[in-house]
Amino acid sequence: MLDIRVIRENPDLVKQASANKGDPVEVDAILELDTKRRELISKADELKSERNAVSAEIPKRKKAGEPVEDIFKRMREVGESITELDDTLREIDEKLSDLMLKAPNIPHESVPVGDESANQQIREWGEIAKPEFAVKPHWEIGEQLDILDMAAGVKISGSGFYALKGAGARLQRALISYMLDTHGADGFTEIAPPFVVNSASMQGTGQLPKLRDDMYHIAKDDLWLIPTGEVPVTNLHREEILSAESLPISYCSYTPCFRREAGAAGKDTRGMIRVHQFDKVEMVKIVHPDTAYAELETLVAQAEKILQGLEIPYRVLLLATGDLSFAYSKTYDIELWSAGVASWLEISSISVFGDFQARRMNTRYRDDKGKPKFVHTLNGSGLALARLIPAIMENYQNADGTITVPKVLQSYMGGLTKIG
RNA sequence: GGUGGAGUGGCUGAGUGGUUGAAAGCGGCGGUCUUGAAAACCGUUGUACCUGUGAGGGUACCGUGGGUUCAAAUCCUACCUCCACCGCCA
Repeated sequence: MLDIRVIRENPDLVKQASANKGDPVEVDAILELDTKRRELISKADELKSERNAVSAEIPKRKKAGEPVEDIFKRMREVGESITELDDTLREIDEKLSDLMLKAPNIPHESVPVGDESANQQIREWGEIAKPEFAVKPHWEIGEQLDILDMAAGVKISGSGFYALKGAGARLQRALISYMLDTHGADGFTEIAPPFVVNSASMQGTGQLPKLRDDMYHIAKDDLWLIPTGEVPVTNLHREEILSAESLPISYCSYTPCFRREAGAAGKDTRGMIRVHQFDKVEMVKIVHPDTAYAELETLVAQAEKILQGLEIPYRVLLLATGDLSFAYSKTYDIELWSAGVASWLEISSISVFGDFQARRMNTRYRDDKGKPKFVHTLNGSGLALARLIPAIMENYQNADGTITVPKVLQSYMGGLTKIG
């Protein structure tokens, strides 16, 4: 959520910044409601003040044996006016908070303005191999080796689900362990959170109200399947005031992710690339505002470390304003080369939110004067398994149709060096 | 799922419907004393919003929402959470 004071003081800046994101904030409507709201509060507070003063008089009058009926009559009217004002205020508040919750975060000044084509490549790592043979896409080699079963997913659940089998399933488990161990060694605390969360959590990290249709909802219990580990892990500190010394907090977490991918049918959907359920290791940081943008760089480096360990070439992009998602103020994407589909695939998205999520979650820390201030939050995939496994199947594919197990994973796979 | 009990400030814990933002204790912070520390003593110690350049003034908040009343931490109601016991269960 944006700070309403920023909108009051710099309405044009907010208009421009949100327009750059392609998701304009309704600044004028917000300001109008904000003015109305403050008027109502002032009026209601005045009446409440009067009521409180009179209420203090009543017991004195009673003691003195003076009549109180006339006061009761007047106060009943005052009470009715208060109720009326409060009712109107509640309506205004609801409208205002709806607009505020739907207003996107504004991009950081270092973010290039423009659409996708304005994304900047920051760096590239590793050599893209040029094998002598035709690399099979992961869904082909996976079926051939009987480690990936797309048809099973369709039968059991429907389109957009898959099953890993044998060495494929074990490869995923090895990757999860490898990633969590790497992050853990670098000071990230491992979290095993709930995979089903309430609406307050979804609102806290920014999925609700706007992304309602992208998520699976359990109507009977009003609970949501998490679209990313970011949701439960960041919400660990919802409604909390943290000590300044406890910052930065670094978490890593393995979770499945559930996404309806409404409207995405038919769009580069082959194999595991765009599915309704996939596994991911997520990194979350809760930091002091002063360090947020430096932390973003270290978080990107942490994700890169995984790919470097796996020796898979990648590139890092700085996303332009038009490609930035709702809650982010700055995002780096890490993409790796998929030989099977001959294109770059996003495997990680590392973002800083500023105080956007902290405001929604009411997560604060105490500054050196002891006053509560909003923390800043970040997160990044470290990494998404449903993209990483295909990348391994393709980058580590051999001419004879086998797949070499990356060195760092071999110990996690009981010494297995080759699948097939 | 059933029955019973309970939810008050950082913590423990008082609170007859009317100066109760809320006793007391602990903790925290500041000070006196001390070479230093401890102890003792004194003072101080919530959050958010509205208003004001500021000093300040005002309002709200005792699990959450609704209700009764001139007035609610206190009464009614629904829900949530926790504890105990019973049932079920990986």
